[in-house]
Parts: sequence; structure tokens; C-alpha cells
Amino acid sequence: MDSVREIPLFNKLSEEHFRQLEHFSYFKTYNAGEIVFYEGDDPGTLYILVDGVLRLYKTDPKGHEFYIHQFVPVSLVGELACFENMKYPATARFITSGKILKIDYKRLENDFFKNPDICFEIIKSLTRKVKILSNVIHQEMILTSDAKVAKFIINHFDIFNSLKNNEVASILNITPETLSRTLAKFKKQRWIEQPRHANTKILNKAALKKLFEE
Amino acid sequence: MDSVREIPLFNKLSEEHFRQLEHFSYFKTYNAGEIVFYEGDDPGTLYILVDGVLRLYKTDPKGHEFYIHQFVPVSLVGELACFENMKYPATARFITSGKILKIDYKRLENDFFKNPDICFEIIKSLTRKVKILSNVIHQEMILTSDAKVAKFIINHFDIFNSLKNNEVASILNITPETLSRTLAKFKKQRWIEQPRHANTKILNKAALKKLFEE
DNA sequence: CGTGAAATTGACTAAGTTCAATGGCGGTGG
DNA sequence: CCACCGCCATTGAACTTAGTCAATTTCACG
Repeated sequence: MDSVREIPLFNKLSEEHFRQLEHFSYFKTYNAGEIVFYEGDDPGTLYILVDGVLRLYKTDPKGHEFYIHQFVPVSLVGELACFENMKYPATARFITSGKILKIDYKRLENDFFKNPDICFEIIKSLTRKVKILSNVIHQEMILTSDAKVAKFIINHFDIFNSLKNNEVASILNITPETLSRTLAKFKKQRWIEQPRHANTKILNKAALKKLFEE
Repeated sequence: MDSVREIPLFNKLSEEHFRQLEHFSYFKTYNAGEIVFYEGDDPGTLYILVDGVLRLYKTDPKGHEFYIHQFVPVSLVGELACFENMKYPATARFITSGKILKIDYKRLENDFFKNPDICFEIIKSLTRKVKILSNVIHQEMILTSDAKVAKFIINHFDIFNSLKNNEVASILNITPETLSRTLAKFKKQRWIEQPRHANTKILNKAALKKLFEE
């Protein structure tokens, strides 16, 4: 994807707007591990993720990363900070290599947002984010560690199997030790099975579900 | 406020739309303590708070209320559940008596959302919510209890003074005991002072700030 | 005053994290 | 081929933070 014209968010833009947009936006490629913006950075740039996986996280005073979400293309990122003119509330780091369209927000004409199609896309994006954050709150504040692990195994079984426990723990915002102990507990109850060199098997889905469905 | 015509969200609506809207919406008054909807309820109703204070909270498996936000008029509530057709992710309860406009979402014509002014209001409402939830995550996941209390004292000094510690604790999602101990700690450090029958005095704002600004 | 709610305090508990030790496993290089 | 290295996983013990429970004191207010 090399042109703003290919971005779904803008698919109904007028030719005039396209030409404007091209003047104050550009594509940038990133390597895995590179930071797009830091929590606390001043706003002003709107990001559209067009390639790669972008992780959003906050950092606590002890330096621990608190995982919030991983975006996949095509996603609008950073609009809250821009709309509200507040510092970015989280850090964005590429997990894979990727590409982003960077847009100078301040130079976007207001009438840009008069376009109903753009508005609709923005509403969709914001709605997704409310949902994401609402889920984060549920997962982190309401569920116990056991419940989080059980939910992840059931709802993201393939991801669970493809990632190292290390990575799973970081997504769940628990330590690898806690994950290890929780899995040991599940195995002891014979709710799951982890044969050597093979995928985890769920033996008692109902028991696992009971942990996170009240 | 007795007419949909007075609601800012709709102030640019056509006469035609007003008449439509009046057909599938109605005002309802509530007493303090009454529930507007429960977490887990099926969606379908859009709420516009026009009078009173409405608390949004989740309930954890132990039955504790997890405070998320208190809305004041005029606020759109429940739009996420409606847009995404998902169960309400939290419970809404009136703290004071109040009044709400209930709108049957399914009967809203799609062209309702073609109205740019409506879209703009929805974007504003969603933006507010992303901000609210983002703050909730910061407060609850990143800050310690001490930091939460310090932040609340400084940023909501008047509210802190006007509420019972009981209430403050519930807003901060900590127990009254923890709040009491934290305040005792602050007093011992001479960061605050609490003369009998008088408002709390902040003696060392910088020290308090350092607790929640990294 | 007296009564019931709110606040305080102490001892204990619960849930997870931290730290440290150990074991497994795969890849690499002599 | 195997010894070594580094990363990951596991396990135990101590620690941290805040919640729980219970007893007591304070307070507001009729």
C-alpha cells in the first residue's frame, strides 16, 4: 500500500482532499521493535497502520509494560490524543516490521470531518476503541489470573499454542511464573493436557469457562 | 427538559426527524438508587441523561462494585452496546434522582446517522468515553492506592472535601480502611492536615504530586 | 445525651510478584 | 558427536499490596 487512495478510511474522499492529504502525510516503514510514539509525547500526528503488528502499552512506575492491545492493519491510531489535544496515553511499538501513514493532524482542514463517510469511519474506529478499553478493564479489573488464562486459552487457542509462555504472560499482564503455576494447576485438575512437543489439549472446556463467566 | 427538541445532541435535527424520534422515545424519571440497566442486559435502548447523576460500574464475582464513571447531563449512554449489538458492559445506577430519554435504537432510521451534526455529536461522545476509559485504566492499573488518593485530593479537592471518606473510597475503588490508612500516612508525613470540623489542608503539594507523576 | 453511621486501628488473609535456584532444550562450534 | 551456552520454563520461599474481619472510637444529629 503506497498511496493514501488505497486506504479504506479515505475511500470516499474527493480528488481535492486526496491532493491536500498527500501534502501533509507520508508513509514510513519500521523494523520490529521500533517505537512509533511514546506515552507522554505531544500529539499532532495521526497514524494509520497499513502493515505489520503494532503493540500499544503503558509503562508503570517500576518500568513494567502494561499491555493494552495489538493493532493489525488497517487501524487508525492516535486519534484520541489528536482530537483532545492531549499527550499520547500509551506507547506504540512495532512487534513485526511494518508501515504507517503519518498525517499532520493540525493541517487537516476542518471540512475534512464534514465528510459523512470519514465521520462514519471515525465513529467505527472510536467504537472499536471503546470496546477494546472496556475489555481491558474487564480483563484486568474483574478477572483473576486464573480466569484470564482460561479465557485466553479458550478464546485464542491458536495464538496460545503459537506463542511462548513468555509472550502469553506479557499479553495477559501477568508474570511468566504466575502463568506457569496457573497452567500447572489446570493440568493437575486435568482441565488441559500439554504433551511434550505437541499442542495443548483442552480436556474440560466447561470447567475453564466457569472461571471467567460468572 | 421535556422535549427531544431541547437536547443538544439533536439540535440540528430536521422537523421530520423530530417527529420520528418522538415516536420511539420517551422520558423516564428515576429516584436515587434506581438502576437504568444492568451489566449483561441485552442492548437496544439508547439513553440520554438529561437530569441527575448516573453512576456506571461493573460488578466483580465477589459482588464488589467497580466504579467506572459518573455521568452528568447531558450525556449519551449505552451507545457502545447499541452500535456493536453487545450486552451492556456495565451497570448504570442513579446517585441522585434524575431523568433519562430512552430511545428505541433499532427503530432509529439509518439516515439518522447520515446527519453530519449527529455524527459529530456521536464522535464527541465516543471520544469522551475513550478518554474516560483510558483514565480508568491509568488510575487502576498504573497507580498505587497512595497515588490514587493523592491524585484525587489534588485534582478534585472540592469533591474530596464534600464527600464522606466512604464515598471517596468507592470512587477510587479502594476500601475505606485503605483510604483511612493512606490519609493517616499523609498526615504523619505532614503532607496534609485535617483539622477537626474543617476542610483538609494540603501542606506539601509537591510531595503528593510526586506520587502520581512519574 | 444516645443512637447509628462513619472512621480508625490492628491482626490476619489473599493474590500475585519478586528473587533465586534448578532443569530442559535447542543451536553452535570445536 | 558432544560439551557448552543462552533462553525458557518450573518451583519454592519471601515479600508486597491491599482487602477482610473485628473491635473500638468518633461523630453527627435528633
